[in-house]
Amino acid sequence: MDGNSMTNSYDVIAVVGPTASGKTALSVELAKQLDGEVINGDSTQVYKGLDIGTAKITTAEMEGIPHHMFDIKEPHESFSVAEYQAEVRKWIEHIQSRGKIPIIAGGTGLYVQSVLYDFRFTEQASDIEVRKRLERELVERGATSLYEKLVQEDPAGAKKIHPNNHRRIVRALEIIEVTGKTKTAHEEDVGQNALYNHLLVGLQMDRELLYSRIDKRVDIMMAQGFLEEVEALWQAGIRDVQSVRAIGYGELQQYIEGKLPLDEAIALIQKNTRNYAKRQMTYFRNKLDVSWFDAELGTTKIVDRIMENLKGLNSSNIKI
RNA sequence: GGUGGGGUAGCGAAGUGGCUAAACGCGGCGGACUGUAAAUCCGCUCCCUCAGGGUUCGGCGGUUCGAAUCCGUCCCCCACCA
Repeated sequence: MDGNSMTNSYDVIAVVGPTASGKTALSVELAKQLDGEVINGDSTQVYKGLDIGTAKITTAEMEGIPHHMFDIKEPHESFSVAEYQAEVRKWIEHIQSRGKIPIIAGGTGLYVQSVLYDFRFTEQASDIEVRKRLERELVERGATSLYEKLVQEDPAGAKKIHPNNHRRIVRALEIIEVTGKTKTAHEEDVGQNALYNHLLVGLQMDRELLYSRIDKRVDIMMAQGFLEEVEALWQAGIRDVQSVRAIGYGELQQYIEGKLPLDEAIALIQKNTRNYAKRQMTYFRNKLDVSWFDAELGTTKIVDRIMENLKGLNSSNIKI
């Protein structure tokens, strides 16, 4: 993992930030300046057919820069961090072998983190059938019973999971059942070390401004045909699956099913997106070592600053 | 002008003498997070704070040991009548 050129000393650059903060534009501009290629860092943009609602970059906006990890899944398929990590690591190698710099851009903190750090997922650590059975048990026997089982088998792990967090309980039990080891054991000694010499660029923005941008962007999505997009998926039978659990799709499906007036559905999408942006910020702030830049500066200025820093400094000392 | 209904924390809305700083919902804020992560979950939200303390329920004045809750008066809103 040595620095690969004299103009920069990073092997990988990542751009994170809450939705609607301008990651897409920045990543393209950075790619142009650094001779890079963009890798999607967003869990929902891997899906074909979910374009408007996920604010996916358009071909025109790519400006000829190669983009990877977009549209790699059908809307009915499931997807996971593990798969993401494995694919992206391959792309990073490819891109680097061509002498280019990989730029991961996206808002899914865990995904980006899992690539940049030594998160270890193993093939055998997941079994959909087992998970389904556990989920059934959860409904039949109640969460408390499953939680108690977890307390028995992995006390340390159980302590970190709230009894109300059913999804986590199920997953923890799934790991034990499938691998014979606890989640705690699996995570020992991994996750803290950076795998690449990377620069994590974060876009930051005044909360109120961010919220108003989110609200506006949802309106724009509607004008661009978001409803038609959701309708098409709904017609195709894409309901109640992972892809369509992205914000906006469920709300609009409810409208389509006559359960929610359109204006209320839109307001809900805006609110859910605002809440999501807040959760993203929490993750970036507390889980990732981000060099923050003021999004209000605009793409050009931010790129200039990053370039300056890349020329001047030789490692991760970038400050705002 | 008259009659009736109403004014409760950012909003909506309970509460109708002590157990009430005040249910609940929404909104907001903070946090957790290793194979569903745009998911899932937790906490806080009158003010100052560690314990604890200080001000509240349109305004003012009463009754009472004690009032958001009772009385008087004033202000504002809504409905209907004139």
